[in-house]
Amino acid sequence: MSDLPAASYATSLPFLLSQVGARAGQLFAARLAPLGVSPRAFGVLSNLTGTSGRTQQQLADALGMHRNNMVGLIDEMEAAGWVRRHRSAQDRRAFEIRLTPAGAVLVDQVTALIPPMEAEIVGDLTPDDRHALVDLLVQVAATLQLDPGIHPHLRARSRSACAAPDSPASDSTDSRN
Amino acid sequence: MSDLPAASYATSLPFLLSQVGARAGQLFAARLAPLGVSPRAFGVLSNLTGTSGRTQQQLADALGMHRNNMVGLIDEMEAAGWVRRHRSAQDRRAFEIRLTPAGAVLVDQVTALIPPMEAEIVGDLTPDDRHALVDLLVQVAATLQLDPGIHPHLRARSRSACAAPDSPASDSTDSRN
DNA sequence: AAGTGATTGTCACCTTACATGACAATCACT
DNA sequence: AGTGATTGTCATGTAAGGTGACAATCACTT
Repeated sequence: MSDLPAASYATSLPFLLSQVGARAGQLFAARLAPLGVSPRAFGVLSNLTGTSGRTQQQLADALGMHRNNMVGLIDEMEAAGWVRRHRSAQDRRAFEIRLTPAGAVLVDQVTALIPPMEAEIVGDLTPDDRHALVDLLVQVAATLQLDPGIHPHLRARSRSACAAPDSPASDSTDSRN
Repeated sequence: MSDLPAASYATSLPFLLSQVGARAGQLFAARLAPLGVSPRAFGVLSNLTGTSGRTQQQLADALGMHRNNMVGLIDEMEAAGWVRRHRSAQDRRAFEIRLTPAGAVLVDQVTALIPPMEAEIVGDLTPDDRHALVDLLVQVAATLQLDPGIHPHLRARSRSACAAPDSPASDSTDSRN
């Protein structure tokens, strides 16, 4: 211990962002856990507020996840009483997922948890610094072609998440993750 | 589509950091993949440069991961020819993990990949903005009590990663996740 | 020197989560 | 009516991480 002068990667943006982001994600999940909500469930619920009655397929498309994985997620949320499945009148194959009052309350509860989480992350940063950080992150998010509010982990976990710019066809993927 | 004005969480620091960080992690892994290295393997290799001859337990402690998971990781890296196990003279239970020349070359290769990755993330940001972002992230990392160069995902995945500040004893964890 | 507990590396088992492919029901279109 | 596509669902396989136990070795005591 007390050995190397922190390798160069440790202060690089790719690692730093991944490191801090992973922690922020853990924090996010940990703060939501007492309410019994997973981050991805909250994503669905949040996407449901205001425009209730979207089908599972529409939700899956909006969040960038596969419809198969949406089934179990809706199951849990319906069991928790946050949403309900209603047969669509236009398309009797589809279910309209409607937010229940309890679900709306939950979204409000989670939303109320965000400011304290911000405080935990911001620490001693000045309001100006905080705003600058958010602004810079939004720019980086745009550079990385991220859709606002859509978390990359909802998509395929590690499957061709980022196409290499120079490598021709990196479909080998025999490597780990 | 073209529906809600991006929910408030989407521009919050917890989500934004997690979102951008997840993408950065995917990018990091994707760029390392052509070399056949996983991010965690690189973490071990990087920790080995300069102070070669650390035992698996020391490496596990340094990176915050469990020694059981280190076994397979060292297996892969030894099979790849990046490291070799040597019986420790002081402690014949332990293996000294020594970096091979090929392993040192690999670390250099990965290090050379970082600047292009930075460019992908930085985008059109000015050098001043980039430096400001790194500086702010370092401060946030310190606030979150992150050790430089140690990625949270090497530790327990989502198990009590962040102790709640207000909740007394959240070991219930009967909730999904 | 022998004994006791702790430590190191290893292995086997279990659980979880994700991806894949197939299926019945329904739609859109001919 | 018929054909292909779509929606939700389910069953399967696969990969990764966590847990507990084990032989070998160490550190310490008596």
